[in-house]
Amino acid sequence: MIPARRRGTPPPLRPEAPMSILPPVYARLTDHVAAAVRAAFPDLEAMPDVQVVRSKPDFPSDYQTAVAMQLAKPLRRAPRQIAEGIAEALRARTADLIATVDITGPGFLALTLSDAGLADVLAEQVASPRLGAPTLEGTVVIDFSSPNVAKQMHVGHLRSTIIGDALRRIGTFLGHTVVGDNHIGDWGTQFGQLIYAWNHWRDDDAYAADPVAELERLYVKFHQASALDDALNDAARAELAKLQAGDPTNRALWAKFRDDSQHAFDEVYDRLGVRFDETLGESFYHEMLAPLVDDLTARGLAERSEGAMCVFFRDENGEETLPPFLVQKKDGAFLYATTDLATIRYRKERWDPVRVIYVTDLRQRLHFQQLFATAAKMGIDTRLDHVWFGLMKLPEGSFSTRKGNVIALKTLLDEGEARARAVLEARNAEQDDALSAEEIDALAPMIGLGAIKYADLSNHPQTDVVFEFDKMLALNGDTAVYLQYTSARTHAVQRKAEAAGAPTPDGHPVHLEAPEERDLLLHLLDFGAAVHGAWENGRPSDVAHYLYQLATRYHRFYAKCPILKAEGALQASRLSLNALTQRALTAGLDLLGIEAPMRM
RNA sequence: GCCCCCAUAGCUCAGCCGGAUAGAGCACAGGAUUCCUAAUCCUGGGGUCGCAGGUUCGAAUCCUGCUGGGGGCACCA
Repeated sequence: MIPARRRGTPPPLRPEAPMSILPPVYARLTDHVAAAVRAAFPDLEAMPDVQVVRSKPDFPSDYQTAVAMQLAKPLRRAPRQIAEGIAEALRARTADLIATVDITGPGFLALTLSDAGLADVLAEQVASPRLGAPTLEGTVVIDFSSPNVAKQMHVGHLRSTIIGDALRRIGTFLGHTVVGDNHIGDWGTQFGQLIYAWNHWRDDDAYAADPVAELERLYVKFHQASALDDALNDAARAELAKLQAGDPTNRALWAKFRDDSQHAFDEVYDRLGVRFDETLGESFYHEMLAPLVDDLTARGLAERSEGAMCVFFRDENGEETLPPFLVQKKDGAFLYATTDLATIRYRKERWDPVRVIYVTDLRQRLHFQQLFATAAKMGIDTRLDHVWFGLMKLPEGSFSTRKGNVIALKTLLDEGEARARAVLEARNAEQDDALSAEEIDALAPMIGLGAIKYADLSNHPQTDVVFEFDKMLALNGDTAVYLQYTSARTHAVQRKAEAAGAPTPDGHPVHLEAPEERDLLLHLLDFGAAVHGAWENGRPSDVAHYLYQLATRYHRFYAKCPILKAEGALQASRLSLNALTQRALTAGLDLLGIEAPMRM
């Protein structure tokens, strides 16, 4: 039985996470609380959804749960009285992990970990290769970036590329086999136009100098010319038909345009550190389209309407739940929808993925609702998620080729690096322990690209972004540089500690004196939850926020707690915190595709 | 016309499958370095969480309506 869903509501992106993949501390605490609830109220019919969360900074406890309030109604008793019962049972069975259980406010159970318990969970964290994140299995396909052949990559491509790459890294980190697939636009109408334009107006020298720029010029020129003379459109269609029929000349041109464009894409990807496992463009699927439509028709999933082949979505009353999805035009040509359906089917057959994630802008939301609904009709039960993000705009309005205000991705990256270099050089001039020229060469792209990526990734993806160089490349505040600086600090501490002969920290013992230390440690334990949440929600910004919080806590700890001047157990404990912070920062930044320098 | 998304501090945003006193950054005002990198830290002012109802022990968070902004809706991708 499929649960009723409101008209037009997309499928939920966050299914319930099974208990078993909670990070260690939370798994233990929830287990304890649940067991205490059972012990205190054996007659309880239904177990409530027990959630243990970190207490807010100003509250004295480490963790808290509102379970007593949730039980007030079924038990028909006062929350505080229920909390008493649970607290009693908790105290009786968890002295090793929980030091104190208090009842606060309307009936919250406030839990504070014992020193032994903290030492225990810390040791687990240190021993965990994934820093407490769960292990996930199966193959996941991520479809991202997807630029069009013959067009320059501009800042509008940045978000899909950066978010998709971060998701690819996060999924891989969590244990999935991830297939990053660049579904480039290398087929369709524009090729007939390009071939026509190439044959009539090409400038061979310009092409030799910058193929993509020349193709873009031809593309624009064709559109200007065809607006005045409709015969050009027929001519372009004829070239397209020849191409699709396998005409060797047009086929060779098409391959040339595609390959030369790919080189330009690769330059940008290399600079960004973005990798794909596959680049199966639309052309790869074109021979699968006719059989697909035949199949849809044969199975009664598609029907002819106003000359076109459509998939309709109707509920049991015959009401349309979504607008129709066109899979074939009346002239017989196939559409974006057709290719995407063929792609889903191909991916299912080749990889049998547990999940497929599409990263595109919000304008495609309806398309993906229709696509996923059709896939379901076809019997494809893979989890399909559309991770969508807001549009990139200029303060004065949207980007547009016609307005000539499109900013090439390359230009943005150059600008980022140049600004980072300028800051580095200015700082270096007034620093005692100066960086070498080689170090600056290495740091400028790390910092410049980090700033650009972080500006994008730290925003909730589903909001529009107003593109401003100054904001995007700001080098203070909640930015990548702040995180990178934190990383450099942990390395500096480590270097000096090693030079002074301090033993390598192993998370043993834990010796917490200042509240800043406890706060940092508890936050470190949340790494796995943050990464897993980011993955489930399709939202790398969760990792970015976690890291920012981590860096802030580390700096407070650093300002308050001397490390190298501390002695014995206290120093060992602080060095462990330092080391674990470094691991979490390095791993977390890597998940965002940002490098963590050892010195800056 | 129908559908979807958004509205939180002067600005940019976080928090949103309900949980205590709504948090950051920027900007503004002030302070901290005999001590591990001051790209840091601390303090301060700043809020009818768009408006009005509703559900609930509890609403920025869920529901309904309204206002304003953005996006989409048959042969583009």
